[in-house]
Amino acid sequence: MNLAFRDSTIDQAPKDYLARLNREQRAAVEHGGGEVAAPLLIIAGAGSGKTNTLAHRVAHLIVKGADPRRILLMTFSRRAASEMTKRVERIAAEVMGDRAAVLTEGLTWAGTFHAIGARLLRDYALEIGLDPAFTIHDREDSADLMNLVRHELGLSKTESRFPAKGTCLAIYSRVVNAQAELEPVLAKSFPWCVGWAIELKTLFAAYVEAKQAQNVLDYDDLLLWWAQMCAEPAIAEHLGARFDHILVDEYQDTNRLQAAILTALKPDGHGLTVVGDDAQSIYSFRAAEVRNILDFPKLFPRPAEIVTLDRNYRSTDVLLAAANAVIGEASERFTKDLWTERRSCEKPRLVTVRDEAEQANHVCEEVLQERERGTMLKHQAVLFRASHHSGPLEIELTRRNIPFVKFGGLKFLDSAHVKDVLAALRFAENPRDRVAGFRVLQLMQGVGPSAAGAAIEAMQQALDPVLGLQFFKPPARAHEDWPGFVDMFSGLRGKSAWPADLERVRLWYEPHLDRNHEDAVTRRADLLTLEQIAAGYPSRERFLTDLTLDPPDATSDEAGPPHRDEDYLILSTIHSAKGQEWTKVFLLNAVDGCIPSDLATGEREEIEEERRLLYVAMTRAKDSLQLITPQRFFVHGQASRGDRHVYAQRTRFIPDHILQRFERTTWPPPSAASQGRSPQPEVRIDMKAKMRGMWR
DNA sequence: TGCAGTTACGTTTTT
DNA sequence: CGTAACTGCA
Repeated sequence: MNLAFRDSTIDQAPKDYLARLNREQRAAVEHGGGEVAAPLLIIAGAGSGKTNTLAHRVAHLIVKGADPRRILLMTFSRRAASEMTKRVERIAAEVMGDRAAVLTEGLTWAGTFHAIGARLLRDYALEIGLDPAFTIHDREDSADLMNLVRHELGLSKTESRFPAKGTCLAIYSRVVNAQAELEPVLAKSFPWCVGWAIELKTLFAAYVEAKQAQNVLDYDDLLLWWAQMCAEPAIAEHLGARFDHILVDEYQDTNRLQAAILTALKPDGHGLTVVGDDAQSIYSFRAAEVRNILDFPKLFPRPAEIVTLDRNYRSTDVLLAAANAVIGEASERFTKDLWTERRSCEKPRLVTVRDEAEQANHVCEEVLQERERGTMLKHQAVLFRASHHSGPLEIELTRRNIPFVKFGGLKFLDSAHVKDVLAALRFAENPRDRVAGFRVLQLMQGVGPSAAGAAIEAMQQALDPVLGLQFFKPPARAHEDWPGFVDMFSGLRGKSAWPADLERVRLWYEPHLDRNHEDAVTRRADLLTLEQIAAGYPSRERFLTDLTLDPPDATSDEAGPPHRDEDYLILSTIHSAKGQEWTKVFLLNAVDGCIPSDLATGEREEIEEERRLLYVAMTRAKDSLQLITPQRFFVHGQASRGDRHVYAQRTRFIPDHILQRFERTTWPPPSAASQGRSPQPEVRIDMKAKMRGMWR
């Protein structure tokens, strides 16, 4: 929520919902006057009321008579989608009263590109030769299938080590999403794999065949099939005609496939609105294409209209000055500086601490102090470049009993026991899904890869998978567990009862859980949580699809999603912090080697993206910002050289000549630090080189 | 074949 | 440290 919104609602009559917008926001909202109009590009800087503007535009369209069922709203995450629809509902309700509720309920086509793609593909499955019962593989499932294929091709026993499954998948994914050739992708993004081009090609071909044989789609397929489906003019036309208005958020982070889909749906751009900010483009690693947004205006016969929102309602002027200075160092810039009317004299702080442990201590102290001053934990966030950077802090928070929720790390659904249960459901939904089958079958004692493979084979040969399973002769050691599984499976294949199916799986699974895991008790609790989540979905299919595409994206120190009324500190990767804001923000490890990540050193473009990442992090803060620079890092465990310390320097994105935008402090204050501790060594070591050296 | 224990080695960010 | 490949034993 921004200030313009709050300030002006006080005295305005509800009907004046446009009056609380500034001139540019209003122009964006009223573009086309509610009609299907020429394409519109909104360049919306950080904190410029982007979500609010987009929500107003959607509400405005509805108020002016657009059919909400014919509005397609694509956002970057599920969270963004539900936030958006909530706001649309509220705005429409202000204007139209009760009548609005009926209308906004029709706004069902709101979600991520991937989720919308999945729905449309099921709709058109028969036309494009796809079995509508397809299941969707998440990243890990995809990697597992890649691994299976990799073994079958004998690529696991090569003399020098073949790229790991995850790497193979990343390469494949990039080729698909960037719509590029393999060789240049390898050279540019995976230089250590260039020697494997031929093998990778055969691997990918086999991977695609395996997916088709098993009736599964991976994330990339949802876009790829959608785009391919649109290449057929008849379908593209039919599909495009389903929607009068298409609005896309975070357009700077879309890739070439997504752009191709949009132009196929709306070749002349009419009814199309895209919103984004090239200064916040941070997803090129997954083939996002800044050019999408830069080239958008001239994409259509009638060029898009451009509206720029550069007034920031979020941050104070001093914070913005620092952020502008950081992005001002960029070698290429397209957007103007942001401006604000919020005055403050609290500059962002650059805090030097001794090491990561002190960093964790410092953050805890500051967070608690801020809490005393009345800022809830929820309104404070700790951001970091890589998920593992928050490790020491998480330990310290736990030790001090400070509740927190982490975004962007390991997810609830990634835990083995949850995946086991989901695999059972998926296997029932789609018995051709080998990854799911492999996983479930091997949970039983005495069933390993070969028995699991044979069972799946038997199920496929039979007329009905259940029959195949019943007649399959399991290995002797599995005799005890087998009947229970057959029973459960055939139950699931019968008439699906939701969410009773999940309970059935859990009851079957619990003995295996107890046998395989020490901490079965806490894991059982997770499964009950899962059952509660499941109750919110209308069917097994929707549950599986939605959960795979929009997983609940937070983990906390306690199992399961936290209760809404609790107060907790936010921990988040910078990537996952996109679009969010907090009163006070801390950034961990503002040092070279972390930002920029020493892995992103090579290309200039990569460095530029890291700079934008710092910019995104800084512009999340409303009132107060601290960038923390530990001087010393503990590098553990590399067998070659053992544990040792490595010294770090302030991030290169804050060079000396913009230092005056920051206030520099050390913690603990020098007086306390000097008692009993030896003075800092004078040496300065190139941490980047050290980190690279770890791998040599 | 399945499983437990051992060794070698490794590229961040996510729909 | 975590994961993947490999060894030796039931």
